[in-house]
Amino acid sequence: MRLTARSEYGLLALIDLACRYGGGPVSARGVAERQKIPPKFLEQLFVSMRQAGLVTAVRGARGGFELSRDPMAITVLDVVEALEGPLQPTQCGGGGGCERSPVCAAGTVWTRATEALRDVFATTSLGTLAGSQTAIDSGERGPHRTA
Amino acid sequence: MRLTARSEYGLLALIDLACRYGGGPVSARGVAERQKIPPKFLEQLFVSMRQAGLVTAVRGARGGFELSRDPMAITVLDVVEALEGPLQPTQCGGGGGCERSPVCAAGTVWTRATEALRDVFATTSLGTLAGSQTAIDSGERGPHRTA
DNA sequence: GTCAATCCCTACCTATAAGGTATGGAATGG
DNA sequence: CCATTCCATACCTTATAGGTAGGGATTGAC
Repeated sequence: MRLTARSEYGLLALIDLACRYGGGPVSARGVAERQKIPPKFLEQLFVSMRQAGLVTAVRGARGGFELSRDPMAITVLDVVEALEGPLQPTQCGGGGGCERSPVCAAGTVWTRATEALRDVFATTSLGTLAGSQTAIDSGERGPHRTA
Repeated sequence: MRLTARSEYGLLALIDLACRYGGGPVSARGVAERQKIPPKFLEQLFVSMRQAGLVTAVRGARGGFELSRDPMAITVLDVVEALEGPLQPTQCGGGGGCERSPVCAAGTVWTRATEALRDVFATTSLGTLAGSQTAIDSGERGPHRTA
């Protein structure tokens, strides 16, 4: 399995949206600047996340993106799977099943690993993360301010 | 983070060794045939695992590899880290710390994910897996059966 | 009606790596 | 001495990550 920059950037972007939830569309360009994500790359990520139903796009001037449902109802798992595809740790541990053996002891490890990862991701919502981020930003004496 | 064929093959190989623990060196060629791993590729993996202190090599005819300590004292984490390097999920979640912010909410997710994965890997030993595999091979009554 | 901002789409590029293969050497048992 | 085995190095091929480029289509503001 792999977690790439797509997930990392995508999660940052959606936390950014979550912090602004309810305040109208947020432009991708703004997100890119605040989160220091290459703008054109972020656009691609938003396409995937829109197709996955996580965000809604508003076209035209003053347009942008907003979360398509409550931040508490979007999990990190949603984000990761939207950006990386289904979560599976190795060829063997996946649902495909390796042709090596009907059941192999190694496969059980990979399966349990996936489940553990899935559990962490599925039990963490954007709402919670947005709350943490806001707390961090207001307590830390840094320039990383989220209005 | 990434789990590649190296871990998958390497774990299969060490389970193979664990099943034969105490019976003298086992040739890489034999392991490759039984586990259906490209032989020369497996050799490379054994180099990494020897350097990590997991296996001991016996050179010359009738030589081979054996686990350098009890199978119960070698965990999947040992194997994975020997073959893939330190377990870390993303650039941000690592010890390096991203320059994005002193602390970011996203980073805590990646860190918790790594910990979850590490926990699964660290609590699973080759001895246990060898036992499961033996049970599977001898009648499909292993403790970790998948339907 | 124009214009700038914004999302949308397709194509392309480049460096890295995964996943091997090939060749030859060095040790060792029979 | 010689087949077997590990050891070391170098090389290859393909896929992918991580972008960049260049334009369209929509819309709000003026």
